[in-house]
Amino acid sequence: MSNVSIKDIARAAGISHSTVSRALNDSPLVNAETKARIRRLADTLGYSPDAGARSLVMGRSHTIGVVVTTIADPFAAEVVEGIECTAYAHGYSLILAASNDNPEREIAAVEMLRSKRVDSIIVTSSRVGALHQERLHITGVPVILLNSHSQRGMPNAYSVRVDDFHGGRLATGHLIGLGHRRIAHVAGLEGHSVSTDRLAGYQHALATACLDCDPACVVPGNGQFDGGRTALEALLALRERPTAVFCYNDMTAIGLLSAARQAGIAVPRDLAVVGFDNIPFAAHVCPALTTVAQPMFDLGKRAMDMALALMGCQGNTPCDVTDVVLPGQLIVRDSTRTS
Amino acid sequence: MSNVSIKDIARAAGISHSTVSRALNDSPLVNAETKARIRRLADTLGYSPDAGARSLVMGRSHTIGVVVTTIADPFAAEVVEGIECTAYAHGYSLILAASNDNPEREIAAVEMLRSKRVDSIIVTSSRVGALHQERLHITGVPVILLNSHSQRGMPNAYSVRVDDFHGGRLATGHLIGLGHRRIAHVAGLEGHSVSTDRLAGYQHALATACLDCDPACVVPGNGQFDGGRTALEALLALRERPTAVFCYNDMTAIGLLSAARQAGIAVPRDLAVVGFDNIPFAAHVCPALTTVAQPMFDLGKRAMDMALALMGCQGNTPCDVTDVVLPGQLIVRDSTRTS
DNA sequence: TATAATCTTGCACACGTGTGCAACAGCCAT
DNA sequence: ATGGCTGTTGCACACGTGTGCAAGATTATA
Repeated sequence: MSNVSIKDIARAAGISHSTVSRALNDSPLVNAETKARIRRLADTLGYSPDAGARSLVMGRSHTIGVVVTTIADPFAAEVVEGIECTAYAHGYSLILAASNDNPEREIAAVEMLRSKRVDSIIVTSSRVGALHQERLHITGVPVILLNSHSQRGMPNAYSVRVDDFHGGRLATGHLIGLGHRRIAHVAGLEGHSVSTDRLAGYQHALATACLDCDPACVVPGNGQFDGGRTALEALLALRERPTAVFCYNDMTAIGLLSAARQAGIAVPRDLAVVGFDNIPFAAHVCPALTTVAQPMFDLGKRAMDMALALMGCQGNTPCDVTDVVLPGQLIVRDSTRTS
Repeated sequence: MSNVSIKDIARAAGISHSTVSRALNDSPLVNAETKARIRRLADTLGYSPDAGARSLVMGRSHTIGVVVTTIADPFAAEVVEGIECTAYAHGYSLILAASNDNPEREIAAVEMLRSKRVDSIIVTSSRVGALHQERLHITGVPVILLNSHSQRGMPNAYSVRVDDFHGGRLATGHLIGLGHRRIAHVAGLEGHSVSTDRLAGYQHALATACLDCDPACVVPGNGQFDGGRTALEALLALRERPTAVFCYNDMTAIGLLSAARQAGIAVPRDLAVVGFDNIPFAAHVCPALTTVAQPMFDLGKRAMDMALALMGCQGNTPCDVTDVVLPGQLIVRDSTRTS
């Protein structure tokens, strides 16, 4: 019924548990044949080492914590896959927590992860990132922010992100290059650096092209389908309609596309649409969505790589690279291409 | 730098660690004021209980393991969200592992979870489910299969799933009702009960309607976009073209839709298409996809509920319900609707 | 042969937490 | 004054694992 421990093995073999422990860890201190004998015994008894006990004495759990707003978001899912993949390759496992963009729950999640003694924490799209880093810095657990940079320059602030400002400029610049002069923006959730940076990139591109930034052209969104849907209504209600729109992300853009089709708005003829993320579905909606691609898998991989580096030299040299910024890439498809 | 333990608190308060332990667990055995004093002290010292140590002595980790083929699949993501949500509500956290549909990795993942002493394991879309249940049954860890039923009737076989056979009949029956007489099927990955059941439902529906099941009309797929894309090519190569196709899942169907658009095939006029799952994107492709909806979130929730029930009465009465089967629901959209 | 070097093993402790049992203080009733 | 009861605390152990140190066994060297 219960689990078999090294003491059980020791009893069965008539030796001390120390020797069993060393044998299973392939220590050179134990005789070759007894080592083989113990291993066979462990195998037949169905022994499984207790990771908790090991973590207790070794001080490392070989586990990292991942906090995500919701896993039911293709972007987050792809990022987590990148994390999981490289974590597995290095013998680490992954404990997942969702915050639902609720700061309170996010803090509870991080506290839970700390209690589980994870060796490192990766937080995606956080609104309270700086707070985590401040609180956890003392315990020695590295916290890596993914796609959210801490406002003030913290001492131990690690982050991996895409250059959202540049991405926003790319998307908007593309529309300007196509001749559009009245370009709208559907914003993301408030309070996230991702949202404000993309918005800033949008505004910067407009200003550079000597186009005025009509505040009415920036309508709120929530990063989901329905946000894009209601955003379209808001845009159609404007007395001077925009001819193009840059959406916070692909989900928003796809929701907006659906609404446009139902409203009889032709894309891209009546309205050109650009998204952000390049989630796998972006290429499969119609018209296929022009977007700024984020290297989602790579983002996760880089974050995990940084975690590994930080755990390797824990406390010693606090890693030479503390802030990885990857570029986004414009991918032009039919939602802006007048064939 | 390091973490503060109850012994540190005890030393600072000048009492024994036992009292601290009891105070923090709100035991009625300790004096009210000392309890308050200790709690304040723990708070200022930034105490965080060691979940591993607690798990060691208590025998429960308040953690459940989730094995998934890949998290970058909208279906799996939605299921995991359902699991996470109800797990969080009951104070459980969730450790995630991906198998990439590799049986070897899946077994390694389950072994890892066992080592982490999770209180229960949920495995989705497994090919080796029965094997897990056999191996883990002895250790007392309940293994719940999600969308894959064990072939032979195991004693402790727990599963939550959608009635795939019925779903396959629903989808195919819908097409038959529309007048189609030559209906193809794009299969899923081999070796999964999900795939074979949906195929069986398809065949049953054809047989019931006295239509012949031409084996050539069943083409292989992989549950991904590219599988649907290549499947369309295979269908177009048939000397007698089908007028409708039932796809293993929505991803396959969406890939097929994209390919059809590029090949100049009009859907649904030239080819009616039905998917399976009703992932959020199914409503946003064009034409909007007719599909058999799975209650993905609820599937995850039910599995977690079952896990909770099994852990509540561990070993005693092995839960009255061991196999939950939910119905799928046909959702008709434009990919089969000749407007 | 005596001594040193090497190989192998066990004892005892540590990690952080929970809990049965005993001990002690304070109080009340007899 | 004695006995019993209640409330509060500490001692000591347990959980499963790893490891420094010492001790024993074996072999090599002088």
